[in-house]
Amino acid sequence: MASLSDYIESYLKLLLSSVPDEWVEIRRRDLAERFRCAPSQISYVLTTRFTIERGYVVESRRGGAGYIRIFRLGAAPGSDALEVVREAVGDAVDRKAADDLIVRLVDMGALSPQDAAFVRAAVHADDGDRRPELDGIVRARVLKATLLFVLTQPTTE
Amino acid sequence: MASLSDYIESYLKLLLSSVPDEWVEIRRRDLAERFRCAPSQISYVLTTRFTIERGYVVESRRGGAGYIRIFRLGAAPGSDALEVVREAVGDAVDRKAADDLIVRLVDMGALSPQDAAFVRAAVHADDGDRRPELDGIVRARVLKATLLFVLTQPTTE
DNA sequence: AAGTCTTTGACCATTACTGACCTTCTGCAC
DNA sequence: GTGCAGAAGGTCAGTAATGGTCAAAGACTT
Repeated sequence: MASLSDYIESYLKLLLSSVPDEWVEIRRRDLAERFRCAPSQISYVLTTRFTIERGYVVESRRGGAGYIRIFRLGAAPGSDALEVVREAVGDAVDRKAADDLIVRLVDMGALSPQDAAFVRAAVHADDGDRRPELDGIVRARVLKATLLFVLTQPTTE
Repeated sequence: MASLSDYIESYLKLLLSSVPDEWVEIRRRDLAERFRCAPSQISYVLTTRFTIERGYVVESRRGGAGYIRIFRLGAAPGSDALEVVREAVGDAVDRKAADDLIVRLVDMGALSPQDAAFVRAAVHADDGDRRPELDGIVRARVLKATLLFVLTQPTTE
C-alpha cells in the first residue's frame, strides 16, 4: 500500500520531529541513495507533500555544497482553513472575492478580526497603481501569501 | 551551510559585527592563507555575498600596500527595515534582486530564516505563467506587499 | 477503460572553486 | 626622475558538483 514516496515523506517528518529546530537540511543526492531511487523522486515528494498548504516551506541551493531545507510552519495540519484558501484563490481574484474569502475565514474562526484587517490592507494596498490589468493577479498572490502566513503562525494563546 | 564560501562569509560578518565601525579591512592573501584556499576564492565570496544589493560596499587597492575594505550599509540593528524595502523595490525586480533583499533583511535581523523562506516561496510562486515581461512587475508588487505585511505583523516573540 | 498517482532519466541551471594570466601600486637603485 | 622588481588584488574561463524540470512510462484506483 505504502509507496516509496510515502516512506520518504514519513522519514522526513520523523527527521523534523527529532530536531529541536523547526527545520531540517538534507542533500537530495544522499537521500536518493538512501532510498535507492532517482534524485528527482525526492523532488517529487517535496513538491507534492511539503507544500505551503500543508504547512511546509522548502528552499534549496544548487551547485557545490547544495542543499535542501524543509521548514515546518506552525500550522495545525488538520486545519481546513488552508484548504479553503487553496480552493478559493486561483490565478486572479477580484476585490469582492478577496473580501468574501476574508469574511468567510473570520466566520470560521480561523482568522481574528485584527488579522483580517491586516490582510485586507495588504491585499488592497496598491490597487490600480500602474498596471490595472495586473491587479487581479497581484491580489491573488498577495492574498494567498498573507493568508497562509497568518494561518500558519504559531498560535500565541 | 557547509561550503568554504559560507565559512568565509560568516567570518567576515562576524568581523564586521565585532568592530565599532561599519567597515573592516582585510588582506586577500592573508585571508586566503587562513582558510587554506586560493586568493581568488576570497574575491569570489566578496562578489557573490557582499554586493550592494545585500547592503555592502567593497573597495580595494592593489600593489604593495594593497587592501580590501568592506563597508556595511545601514544593516545595523535598529535601522529601518521598512525603509530598506521601500528603497530596494521599484516598479519591477528580478529574481536575484528579490532574493538579495530577503537575504539583507535576514542579515539585519528583521526577518527570521523561516519567514524569509516563506516570503521567497510566495514571491517565486509561479513565475513565468503569464507574459514574461510582466513577471518583474508582479514580483515587485507581491514582494513589497508580502514583506511589508510580514515585517509589520505583530510578532509573537 | 479511464484517470490519477508514482517513478524515472535525459537534459538544464546554478553554485563553488581554482589557476593562469593581467593590472596596479610601492619601494629602491641609480 | 626613471626604471625595474616585487607584491599586492582583479578577471575570467574551465571543471566539478550539486539541485530543478519535464515528458513519458509504469503502477495503482475506480
